[in-house]
Amino acid sequence: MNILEKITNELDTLSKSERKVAEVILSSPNTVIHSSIAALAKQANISEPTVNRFCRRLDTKGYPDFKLHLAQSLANGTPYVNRHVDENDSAEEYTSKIFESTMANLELARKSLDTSLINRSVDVLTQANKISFFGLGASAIVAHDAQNKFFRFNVPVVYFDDILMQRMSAINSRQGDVVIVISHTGRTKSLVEVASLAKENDATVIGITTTDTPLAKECSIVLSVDVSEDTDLYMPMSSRIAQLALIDVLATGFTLRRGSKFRDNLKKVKDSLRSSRFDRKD
Amino acid sequence: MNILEKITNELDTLSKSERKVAEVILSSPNTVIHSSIAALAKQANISEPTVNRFCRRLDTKGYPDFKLHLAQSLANGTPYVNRHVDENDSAEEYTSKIFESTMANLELARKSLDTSLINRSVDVLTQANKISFFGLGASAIVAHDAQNKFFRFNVPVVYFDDILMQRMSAINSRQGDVVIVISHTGRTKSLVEVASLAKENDATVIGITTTDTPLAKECSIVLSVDVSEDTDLYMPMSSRIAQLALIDVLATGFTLRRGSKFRDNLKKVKDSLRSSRFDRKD
DNA sequence: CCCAATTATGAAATAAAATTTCATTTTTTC
DNA sequence: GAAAAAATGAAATTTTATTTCATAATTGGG
Repeated sequence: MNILEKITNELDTLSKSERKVAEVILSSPNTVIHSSIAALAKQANISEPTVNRFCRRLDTKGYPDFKLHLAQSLANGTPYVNRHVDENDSAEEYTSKIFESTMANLELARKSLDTSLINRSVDVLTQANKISFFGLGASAIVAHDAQNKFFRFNVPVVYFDDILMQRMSAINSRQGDVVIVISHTGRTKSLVEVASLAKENDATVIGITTTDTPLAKECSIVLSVDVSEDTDLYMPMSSRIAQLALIDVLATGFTLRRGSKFRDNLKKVKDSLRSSRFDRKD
Repeated sequence: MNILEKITNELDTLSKSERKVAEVILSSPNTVIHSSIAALAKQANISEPTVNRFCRRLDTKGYPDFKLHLAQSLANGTPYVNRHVDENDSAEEYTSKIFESTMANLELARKSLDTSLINRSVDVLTQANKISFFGLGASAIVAHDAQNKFFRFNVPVVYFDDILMQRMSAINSRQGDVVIVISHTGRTKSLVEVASLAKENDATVIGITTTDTPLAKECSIVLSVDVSEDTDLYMPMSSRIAQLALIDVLATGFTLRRGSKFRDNLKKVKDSLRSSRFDRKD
């Protein structure tokens, strides 16, 4: 997709002159999108037809079309490479990489979401007698965050990051209760069991997990958050951020559904925090 | 910045014919980036010079330059509008808006970060005898997450989301200890006090907060995460996500600094979780 | 409501940019 | 080391964009 990566990949299938073009482009892509084919040819010390052939080799229709692709690749904040953190990266480099891959994964996650299921989930949540959030490990944070958000809505909401409490809570659930189970892998045994228990007790079980996992099978509604988690460093990163964004979406849907009177209540909760803060001078 | 928004904004400063051009572009921007000026003129039933004048009115150099801007605006997944969630938004709409503004804020946050301070923070963290993470409310989640991450590194790490425990822990800190205090507003009284206490006891205090806040003043190192939080709905959203990304950055810096032997240890922690999971079939 | 003055618009001419053609050079292969 | 294949660029051609300028539409003052 990204044309700069593509250039990098195909660098060795290019001829000598074409490689010169590639190098000029890679070294200052931002200049190139404002150059004519003649200017670029001159910069690379080759002829205009060579630039044209170069563009076609990259599956674009010609030079103007190539510039369009290049412009799009550059549009996403910083451009190319990205990918994985490398052993020798500077602070600057790994910071950029982490932020960029997080953003890319949010984009991916958004695409994988089914908004009609979000709608149904919001339906179910607004009708709920009680809402429970369960997660373990990194997903515990997401459950914790969800509790913080939904707590403000003045609905009965609980959160557990402890297997036993989750189990007990699931066993005590009943019709009208909503249980949200969060797990990136969807394979954590105890969570799958908890989901299954809650379902047996007629609670509506919403899973925030990856498609086609054991957990997904136990859920009434599956909100699938597919991200390409970089597990090289053995820590879940992007997945929990995508999950948090999804919690934001559910919470937002919830407030919108409840209408404007309800939102006044949120303001009250917020105002009640004021006295614990230092005033702003501005 | 986004040219589609700009067109929408300037719609009423345009002449009748120019507005026709605008409408064609807004209705199918993806077609336009592959059209010549002649094709677009025909589509809008106006002449080529009008298209050209339209482009210039939008502060572009001409039609090709306009197409470049348009292509860039379209590159970011979905195009235009964005901004704030509206009362009448569909699930589709508010989902997109939340994800988009989260991504935009990550971008903002990355720009506001000072990587040399990240470097210094990583220095300090790798040398630490003990690391403590303190946060309240939404930031408690971030502290919680940080503990999860740093716990794997086999360093003494604690996390408290309780004012009293934070206080006690701060009082008991000493030289060589690192205290990370997380607060988006930087104005939560008790956290500012905790930071101050920790500093008095010779701990290194790293603040993850907004620039120029009472909390920032008490810290040895301030990692400022500036996001334009939409507080309309009275819930912190993007700020905590930017903070989490920053935690990822610190954790990554930490593992990189500790070298490859150290990373084997991470793998062990990860493997130890395996038996609690269902196997993947693939 | 009509007549300048202003502004908007498009036809045609011009200019700029990109592409094609084709002859020449370079590289490869046997 | 010569023939074939591939790469390259000069020049011609084509496509695309821009400018110029004459005409048409619109506006505001009387």
